[in-house]
Amino acid sequence: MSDQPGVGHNLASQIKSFVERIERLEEEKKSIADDIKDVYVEAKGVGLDVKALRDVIRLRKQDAADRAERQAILDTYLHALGMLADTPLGQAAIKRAGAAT
Amino acid sequence: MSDQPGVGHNLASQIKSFVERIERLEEEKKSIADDIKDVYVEAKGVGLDVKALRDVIRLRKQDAADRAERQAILDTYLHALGMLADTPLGQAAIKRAGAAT
Amino acid sequence: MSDQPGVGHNLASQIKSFVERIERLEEEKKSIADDIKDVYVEAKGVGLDVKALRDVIRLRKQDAADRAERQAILDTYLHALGMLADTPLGQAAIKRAGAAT
Amino acid sequence: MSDQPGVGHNLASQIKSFVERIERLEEEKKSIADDIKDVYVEAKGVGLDVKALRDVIRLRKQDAADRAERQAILDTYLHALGMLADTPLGQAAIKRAGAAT
DNA sequence: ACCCTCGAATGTTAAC
DNA sequence: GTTAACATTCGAGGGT
Repeated sequence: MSDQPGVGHNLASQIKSFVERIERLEEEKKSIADDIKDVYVEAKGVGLDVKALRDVIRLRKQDAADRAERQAILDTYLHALGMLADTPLGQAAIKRAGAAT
Repeated sequence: MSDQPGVGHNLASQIKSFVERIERLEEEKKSIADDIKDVYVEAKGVGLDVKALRDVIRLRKQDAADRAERQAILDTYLHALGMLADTPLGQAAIKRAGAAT
Repeated sequence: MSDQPGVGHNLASQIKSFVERIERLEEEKKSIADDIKDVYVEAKGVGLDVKALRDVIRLRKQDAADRAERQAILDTYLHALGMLADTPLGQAAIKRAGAAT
Repeated sequence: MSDQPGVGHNLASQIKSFVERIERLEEEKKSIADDIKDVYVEAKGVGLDVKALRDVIRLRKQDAADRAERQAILDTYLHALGMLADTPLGQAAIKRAGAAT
């Protein structure tokens, strides 16, 4: 009597479907994470310094992130300089900011 | 010529003041966070299960009403997946789910 | 003079190769993580409670043994705090706690 | 019968004590977090750009972290160069690394 | 008024 | 076993 069809059915199958899709994707994700681990192990096997390798990966990731970050901050500052647009000093600051890009 | 007083000066000192206040407060916050960590370490040192301790803290944070509400939804979903049939709470949830839909 | 072939070359190309493999895999992983997010968004779109859905996924991840073990400890702690007296599970936990200590 | 003294008592009072200490500290932490929020609100009130202010705070935090990070990576690389210590090219690389510090 | 993006914070997992 | 990085999850603030 606990699995009666009817109103509840659609909800149940909907939930089941979502849960299955998510669990499937998480399996794939885990599988790839394991692959990454294997690559590090292999690198270690040929004598590479794993920590240094991780540093390289991290640096390259950060470089991209930093680039985006710097641009975002610059945009924010340019916008914040709008506060000053009606003062002489502000005009100079805006010029400088524009040049610095 | 970039540090002359005037309009810019007030703005700069204002910003500086806010930054200092915030950084001071964040130091205090971090200090307390460290204290909390220390307490968990100490608890572990006397043989307590840290993960369970965290669970307790988390549970107490949810007030009773929220907890009941959230549990009801969770039970409904678990029932949809047929995962709930063998617990007393589950039986109740199954009833609720049937009625609520 | 820094790019002459020889000992250094093999090392460099080896490192490069590993870095590329890892970065490729990390891209795939991120892509799947994004897919998972999308599924949650879609679930929300049809009116499901995302937080509850996450709870379900988390529960199913713990295998039965772990779950029972962890629940037993949690119950013991809650009992110690007098928070468990009014649930059936709580009653059982109280018994266990008395016996286990 | 659920709060009998004896073996269980020490455990219960121990847990209770830890929970209370943690909850007390978390209250303090939350209080400070609220203070920080208030400062941002106040800054906004005098016309400052809150996003830019957050950027400043974040940048200053990162600068400190980056400094430490760079040093750590440099150390790793110097160590990794040990791999090369027995080749002529390696010797040159070690020299360069030492000079670059 | 609601969504949604962003940042903060926690929990988990891997490396040493 | 401990420490630190990493990913994930939660909440708050802003925009539409």
